[in-house]
Amino acid sequence: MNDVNTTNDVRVLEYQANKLQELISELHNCCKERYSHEAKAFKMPQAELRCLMLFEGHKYLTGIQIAGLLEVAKSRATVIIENLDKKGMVQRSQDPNDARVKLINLTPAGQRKVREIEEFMFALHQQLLDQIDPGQRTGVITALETLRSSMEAVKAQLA
Amino acid sequence: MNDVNTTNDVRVLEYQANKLQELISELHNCCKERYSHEAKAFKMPQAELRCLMLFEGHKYLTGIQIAGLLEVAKSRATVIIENLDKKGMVQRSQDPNDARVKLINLTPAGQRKVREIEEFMFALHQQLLDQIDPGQRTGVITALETLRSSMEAVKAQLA
DNA sequence: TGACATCGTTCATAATGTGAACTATATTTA
DNA sequence: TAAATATAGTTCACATTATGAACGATGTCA
Repeated sequence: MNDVNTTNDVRVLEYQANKLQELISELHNCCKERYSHEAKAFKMPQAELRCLMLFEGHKYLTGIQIAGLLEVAKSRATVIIENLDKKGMVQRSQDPNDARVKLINLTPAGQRKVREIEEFMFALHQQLLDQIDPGQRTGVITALETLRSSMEAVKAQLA
Repeated sequence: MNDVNTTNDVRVLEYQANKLQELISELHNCCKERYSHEAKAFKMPQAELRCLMLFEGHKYLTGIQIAGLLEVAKSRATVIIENLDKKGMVQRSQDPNDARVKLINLTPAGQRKVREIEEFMFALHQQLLDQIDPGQRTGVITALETLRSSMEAVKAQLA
């Protein structure tokens, strides 16, 4: 009896681990498609869109902050900022307190673009919510929070 | 009273849409990190790993099938297959029934690599499952399935 | 048989990203 | 205070991921 249960438990764990793998992979693919769709809609590279969105709640950011938030090398951040500058979306200026630092901020055109992207993203997620049965919405969000913490715990274990 | 409820409903929807956006974005980042970690662990580009895994359940695949399964252009598939060939992981041969087609299959080295990757991925998802409270596992999987269908429904609407 | 479609390849191009080397500043320490 | 060290940003070489057009070799169908 105990043996049978143990065997069953192992099978359930196996099934659930495989199911998780499959579902997470599919969600990841869906997101990839979504981001590429967004980039086409705004006719801008994904990296530049992500960079613009960092300014929500920040008047100024430095290059190193942007690199940290985007989780890329600072050399990559330099290029992204340069391209946004060329497009007139951001401005660079010297930090009066530290001559090494450049302060980056949105231009009015950049601010408009951020609002457009926000609206686009919000509409998309409203649509997603619409597709979820109202009674299940809280459950889905709670489950995602559980999954997120668990994934971060695994990441911490590996590091 | 009705006005108050309507206003509340809108606020809840707004909150939930934003929460979904945040959670999905975080999960996506977690996955990206995971895939890049995997690629480093196996000292192979992600695209090649993904390609190898397509052979689970297939003895032979054609270039066009691989492009379709990886969701990339066929020119991209050619390059990935070429690199796997150079590494001795796959072989190319002529399809006896159609001279245009090349049949691609795993070499023994490729088969060994696939098993290694499978074990690695399975262990990782077992670890993830370990982090989820046993009572919540079914709920998390069900919620992910709901989310997946909803995301696919939105995608279908957009197309 | 000719028109058209398909499979794989090659090439030009673009986006995303890293790491090392370098310049110009700050900061810390001997 | 002078020297060692650290930090911010830039530049460059390189790798990976990806697309689309053009092309040759074949296959299919009217």
